[in-house]
Amino acid sequence: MRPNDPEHPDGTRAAKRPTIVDVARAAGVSTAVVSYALNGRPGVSPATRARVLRMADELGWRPATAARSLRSGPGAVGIVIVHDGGTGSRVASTLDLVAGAQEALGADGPTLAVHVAGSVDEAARLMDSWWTERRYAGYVVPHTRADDARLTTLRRVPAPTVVVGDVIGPSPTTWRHVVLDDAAAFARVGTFLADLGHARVAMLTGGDALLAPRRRARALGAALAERDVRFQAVSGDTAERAAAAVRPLLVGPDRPTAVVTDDDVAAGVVLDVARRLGLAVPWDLSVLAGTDSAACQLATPSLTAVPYPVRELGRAVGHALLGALAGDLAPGAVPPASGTVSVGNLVVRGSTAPPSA
Amino acid sequence: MRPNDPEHPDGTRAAKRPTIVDVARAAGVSTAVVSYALNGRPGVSPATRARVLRMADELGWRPATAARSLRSGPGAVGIVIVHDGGTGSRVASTLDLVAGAQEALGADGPTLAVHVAGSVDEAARLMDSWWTERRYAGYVVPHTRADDARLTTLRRVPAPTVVVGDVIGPSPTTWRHVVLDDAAAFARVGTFLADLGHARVAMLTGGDALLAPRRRARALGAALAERDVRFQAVSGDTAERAAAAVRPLLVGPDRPTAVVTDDDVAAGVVLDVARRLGLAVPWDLSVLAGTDSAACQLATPSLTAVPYPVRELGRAVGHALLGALAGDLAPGAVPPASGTVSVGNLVVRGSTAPPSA
DNA sequence: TTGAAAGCGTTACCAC
DNA sequence: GTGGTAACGCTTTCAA
Repeated sequence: MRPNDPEHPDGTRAAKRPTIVDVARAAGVSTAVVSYALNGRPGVSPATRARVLRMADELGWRPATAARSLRSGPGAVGIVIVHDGGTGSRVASTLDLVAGAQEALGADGPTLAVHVAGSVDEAARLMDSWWTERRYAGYVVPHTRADDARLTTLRRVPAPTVVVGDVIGPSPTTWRHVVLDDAAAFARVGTFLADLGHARVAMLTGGDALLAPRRRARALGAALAERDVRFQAVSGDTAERAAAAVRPLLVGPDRPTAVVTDDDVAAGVVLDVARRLGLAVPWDLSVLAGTDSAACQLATPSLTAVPYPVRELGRAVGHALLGALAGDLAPGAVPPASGTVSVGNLVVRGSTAPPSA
Repeated sequence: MRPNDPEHPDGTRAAKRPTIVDVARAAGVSTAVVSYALNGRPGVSPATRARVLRMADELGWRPATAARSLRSGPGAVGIVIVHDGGTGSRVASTLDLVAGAQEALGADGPTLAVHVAGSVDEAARLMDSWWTERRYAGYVVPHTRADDARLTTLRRVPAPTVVVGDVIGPSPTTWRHVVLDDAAAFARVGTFLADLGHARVAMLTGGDALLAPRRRARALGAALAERDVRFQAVSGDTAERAAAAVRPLLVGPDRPTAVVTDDDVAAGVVLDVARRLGLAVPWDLSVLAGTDSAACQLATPSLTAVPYPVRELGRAVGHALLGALAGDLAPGAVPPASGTVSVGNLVVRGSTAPPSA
């Protein structure tokens, strides 16, 4: 169908959408004046401005995205979610992140468009194409990984970017960073478990690629080491593999008395494995979820968890995005400032207790 | 930043992106020939076509979305997710739907852009604006509701649309429909529970607005009525309200011996309420989730559930979308054909059993 | 088979 | 303050 095809599919005539030319004619001025008036730029008399705005409104004029993009560059920002069937509510939480970012961006800020890719590489490829096609003004990259193809691409193309999470390697000045300060929170988890009297603690993470779980494990391990608590980390990127990784740990006399997981689904897996092994949570085994969610409240027993302020994280992303798009950094200046979102205190529920003697 | 600003933010010079003019010059032909060659249109000699393609590739040319949209209309399709904090993994599953649709659309089909809105009304407003702004070539509308503002909007603007779920009222010929045939599956749930010997069954749905749960409840109720099983439906759109709705049902001697829910989170709520009331699942109470998910497998006990083929649903959406965009319906022809995705057999797990005598 | 040129809707520069 | 007009990159019609 042609862009302005007045031929409505069912044969009726759809009104041709008005352009600034129509508005200009209606207001009896030139298109330049209309453009200035509509964009709130100075150089138009108040009376003319009012008349133009009224006519535009009356005619139902809205700017054509394509035409505006052609002149001024794209207004939307892209975010490509990697949907590779990993464990956890990572994918779902990304939408909360987007909601938060959109909130910070406001109604007339840029809009965030989410796309779904099957792998990091596909995501990187799409982002590359779309940048070359001038489809998006910038990108948001959530859930960074080790050796992340998306970041490799974004080091090559100068797209304004907000990276959510840790980055290995250099960051171009077009990037802004937002990180969740969960290292502090996970250190507190270590103290919490040590205080309860646990002497052997394990952590289950969802695959080796993601960087956030690594940092969490590091922080937890360090805090536990300080208290002379034995610590080990295992990983499994699907529910099945996570179960297979945890099970061997929990048999034998020297087993950990507490398991910390990266996300809610992994915690569910641990609960399941424990139940099958006849270990009573929390008495025989404490379980702690690294990412709180509704599922954590509903688990049996309900799961002690580290809060996950996605919405706030999203708002921080929105603000960082505004900075990235403005490119408000002097050439050759210091690396982009980082936004840090802090995590609150552990939500203690029924899945943690002192180890049984 | 201007669209083709050669000034890279860090001061280096970014290569100006090539246009068809550059390709034309490199290949020694006119832009018209380049356009024809690049779009696989007839009227170009094989030799010229090959040369053009090679040059385009060599220069790293990609079509500018905005310029193409300006002439030929937008290529992308929008889908606005309503993220109002309701129960269930509805939001998350929408991304699976999108992944499935994208799969059916193929790599060079239109891409699906997901946006997040806080309410149905906001979604409708956005879709209206974006249609007028020629931002999207069409829309996908998932999770239809009673009195759905999005559909009201789409009856007014002639946007090619794929509606996923039931529709109350007339459908313009620009619409295509995809429905999940879960009525049949829920009828089978009724038979299943009746066969187990349940005489009183309840269903918990997540709020009254969504149409899918209504149809499910209707199908379940009808199947149970045939077997003289008493049936009642209650609803609650958040975890708290769902719990408040279910609790009163489960006290008293005449309580249902089985509860069917619309989604996994609601089923978790029922498990939780049952536990607090000292009802042992499945012996004192059977619980059945209407939408299967990883959470259903991990619940304690694991939840018997109705499969949810969201990926296939997505593929059907993709195909329907192609039809909608092509507008392949004769003017004034029969209403758009519906695509139906059928649901497999109940996955029986540990949360259902015959009622205790 | 190819080339020239007219749009598409908006913005921004330069005159007046 | 305001009006003309040249871009922006691509598609498509019309001639050659």
